[in-house]
Amino acid sequence: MPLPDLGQVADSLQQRIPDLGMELQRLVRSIPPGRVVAYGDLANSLGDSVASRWVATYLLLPDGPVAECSHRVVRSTGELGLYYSGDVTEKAVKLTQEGIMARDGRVDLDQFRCELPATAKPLATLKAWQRDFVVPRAKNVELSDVTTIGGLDVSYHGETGVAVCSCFGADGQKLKYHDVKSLPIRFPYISGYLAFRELPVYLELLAEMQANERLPDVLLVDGNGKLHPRRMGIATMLGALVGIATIGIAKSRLCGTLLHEDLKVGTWGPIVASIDEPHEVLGYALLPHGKTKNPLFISEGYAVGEEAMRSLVDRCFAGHRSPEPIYHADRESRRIASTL
DNA sequence: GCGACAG
DNA sequence: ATCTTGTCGC
Repeated sequence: MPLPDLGQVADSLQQRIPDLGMELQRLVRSIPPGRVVAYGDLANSLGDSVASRWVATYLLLPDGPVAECSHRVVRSTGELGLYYSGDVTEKAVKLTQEGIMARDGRVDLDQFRCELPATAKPLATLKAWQRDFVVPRAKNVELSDVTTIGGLDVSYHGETGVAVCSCFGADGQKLKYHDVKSLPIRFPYISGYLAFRELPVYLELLAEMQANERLPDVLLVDGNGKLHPRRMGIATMLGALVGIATIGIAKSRLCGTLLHEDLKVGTWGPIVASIDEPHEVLGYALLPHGKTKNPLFISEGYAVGEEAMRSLVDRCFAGHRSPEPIYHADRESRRIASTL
């Protein structure tokens, strides 16, 4: 089946990615003097409490865009939390000037908490997109058809993301070529929403590769596939959008439980959604070598079967923790980003 | 206090 | 992911 025009795929995806920073600024500026909200209140207004960590770090930006009112955001316990100036007493003084006294380092949320204005709940919309995403029915890749294995990774320099696709031969050991694409990236990292941060650069990169007939037969993606709270990690979405087989390779655990704690080098240890349902395998933990105690977390992305996934990944190791295509893409993207 | 979440 | 000094090991 022919691939879609990836330039168009990239454009239509970019169209659906909200500007969370602008929305958060609007919310924070709506808090009247003399009132407060919790970090989690803001995250919930954006559509997912998991974003509360990003909310906190955003408000901590030195001389950030909401410096004049970020003192009105405190912890859900009433504790003041941190302040962008680095001096929490400054936060306390500003609140006092507005009539909010902190007792034992806490403000009374029952008394001073205010309602936030309605929003479009952008994160709830993205979550629903993941939940309802229809993965096209496709035939799994045949190992005999695999000539090129690509590895994808992104590095950052400020707001610029540098994506690299490193293409190796079917042996998974010999580099054939690599391609690079840089793009400004505004969507933040929020656990579970990585795809909306990194898909745009990947799609632009793959669009160029498509134009030059340099697309690989399968992609190892730095991140998860099925091993995701909504079974829709970046590897799965990317594969479904471009029509290329993908495998998710993460360096730390996003969700799930290792079925058997004892993990031996080179063996694939099943990861299940919950220990109560040991048959719903979301992915695998794999110790690539004895030098590390941290396994990789590998899961099906798109159009790849269990057997092919194991074969393709296993053949790509060469002494590094990551499979060579990803290791090379990581190293190269980081090198380029550091020169910007 | 516990739990703890890709990049 | 990035910020960062020294340190352990092949």
